[in-house]
Amino acid sequence: MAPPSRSKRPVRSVPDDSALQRIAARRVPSAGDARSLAEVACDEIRKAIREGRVATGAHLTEVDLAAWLGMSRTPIREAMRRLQSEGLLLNQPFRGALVMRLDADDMRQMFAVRELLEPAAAAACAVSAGPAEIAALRAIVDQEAALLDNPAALIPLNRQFHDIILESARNQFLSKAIAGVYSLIPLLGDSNLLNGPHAREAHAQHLAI
Amino acid sequence: MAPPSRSKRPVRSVPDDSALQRIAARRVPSAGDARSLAEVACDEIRKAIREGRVATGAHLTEVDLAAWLGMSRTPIREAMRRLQSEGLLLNQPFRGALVMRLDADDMRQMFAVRELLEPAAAAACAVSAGPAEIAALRAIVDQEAALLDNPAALIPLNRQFHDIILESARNQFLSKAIAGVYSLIPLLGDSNLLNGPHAREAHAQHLAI
DNA sequence: ATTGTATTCATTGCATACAATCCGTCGCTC
DNA sequence: GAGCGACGGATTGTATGCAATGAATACAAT
Repeated sequence: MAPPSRSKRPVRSVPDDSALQRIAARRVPSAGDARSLAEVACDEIRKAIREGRVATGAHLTEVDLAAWLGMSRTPIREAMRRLQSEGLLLNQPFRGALVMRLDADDMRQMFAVRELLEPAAAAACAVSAGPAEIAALRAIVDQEAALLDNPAALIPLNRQFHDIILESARNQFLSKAIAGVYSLIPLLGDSNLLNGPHAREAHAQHLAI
Repeated sequence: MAPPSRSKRPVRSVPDDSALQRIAARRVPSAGDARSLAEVACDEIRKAIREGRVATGAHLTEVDLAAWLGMSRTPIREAMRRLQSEGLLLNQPFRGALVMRLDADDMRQMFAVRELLEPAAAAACAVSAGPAEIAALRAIVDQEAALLDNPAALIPLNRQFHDIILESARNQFLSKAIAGVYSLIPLLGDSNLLNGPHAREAHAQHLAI
C-alpha cells in the first residue's frame, strides 16, 4: 500500500497525526502473527511437553502459563482446553491441570489402536491415491533407504510419509482418529523409536497397490 | 465405597441438613447445576443440533448463542471450541461458525471407520471382559430380543450395549476414537436407523468369547 | 489427643470492555 | 465508467475485574 505504514495495517481515513500516533502506539506485531495467541500458547505448551521442559505429571495453572508466555489468561484457557480435549492435559476441577502421564498399559493400548488404524489408512490410500501421491511416497521411501543408518533424520521423513498416506486415504474420520493417537506421542518422551524395518514394511505394503 | 471420593461431589463427612440447606439456598436460578455454564451450553447446542432445531449449515455466532442461553460469551466460546474439536461445528475465521454438514461421502467414510473400530472393540472386550460385564451384555441382548419389533426402544439398549463394550475393551484410545465418530451421529438426522439383525450380529460375535 | 468447624488461600469460572480483523460497499480520482 | 482505497458493520480475539469454588489449615470443643 502507498502509505508508509508498516506492513498491512490499514490506516484510517485521513492520515492526520493523531490517528498516526495512535496507530504507532498500538502494538508492535513483531513478526507476522497471523495465528491467534491461543494457537501460539497451544503450540508452545505442546512443544514444552515434547521437549521435556514440562515433566509429565506437572501441575500447570493458568496464571503461571500466562506469565510465562506473556499473555492474559483467556488465550491460555483456550489452549489448555484444547490440550485437554487432545488428551495431553488432565483437567482437575479447580486445582489446575496435570500433564497427562502414560503408563505402560496406556502405551500398549495406544500402539494397539495404532496398529489397527495405520494398516487401514494404508489400505484406503492404496485404493484412492493418485499418481502424484504415489510418486511422492516413493520418493520418500527412496530417501529413507539412503538414510537407514541415521534414525534422527528418518523422523521427519516418516512424518511426511504418514501425512501423505492420511491425505491420500481421503477419510477425514480415519485421519482424525489417527491424529488423536499421534497427538499423545509427545508424552512418550524419548521412547519414540523408529527403525528402518518399519519403514520398509510400510514401503512393501504400499507397493501392493 | 472404600476408595476415596472420585466422583466430582465429595460429600463432606456427614450429610447434615444445615449444609444441605445452605447448598440449596445458594443460588436461586433453576436447580442445582454442578456443571459449568460451558458444559450446559455445550449440551444445549448439541441437543439443538440433534433435534434439528438448528439446521446443518446454519450460521451460529457467539452473541446469538449467548443471548439464547442467557449467559456471557465466555462459556459460549468454550462450548463452541469443544464442539469444533468434536467436529460438529466448522469454524470460520472471523465469520462465525457453521454447523457441519455431512454429505454422502462423509457418511461413507464415517461408517467405514465405524466398521473398522467396532469389531476391534468387540474383540478387545471379548479378551478382557469380566463375568459381570458379560452378564450385563447378555441381559441387554435378551431385552433386545424381546423388542425386535420396536426399533425406537432398541436405541437406548444399543447405546448401553456399546458403552459396556467400550468400557470392557479397556482401551481408552479405542474408546476415544469411537466416541469421535459417534459424536457426529446427531448430524445425520433421522437416518440413524438401527435394525435387529445388526444387534443379532453383535450378539453372535460376542458369544464367541 | 482427636474430631468437627470456621477461615483463608490458591485457582478457576464468568462477565464485560476494548482491540483487531474481515467483508461489503461507497465515494473518490483518473 | 472503472479502479482503488477508505469507511462501517459485524464478529471474533484479548485483557481484566470480580465472584465462586474447593482444598488446606488453624482453631475450638469434647
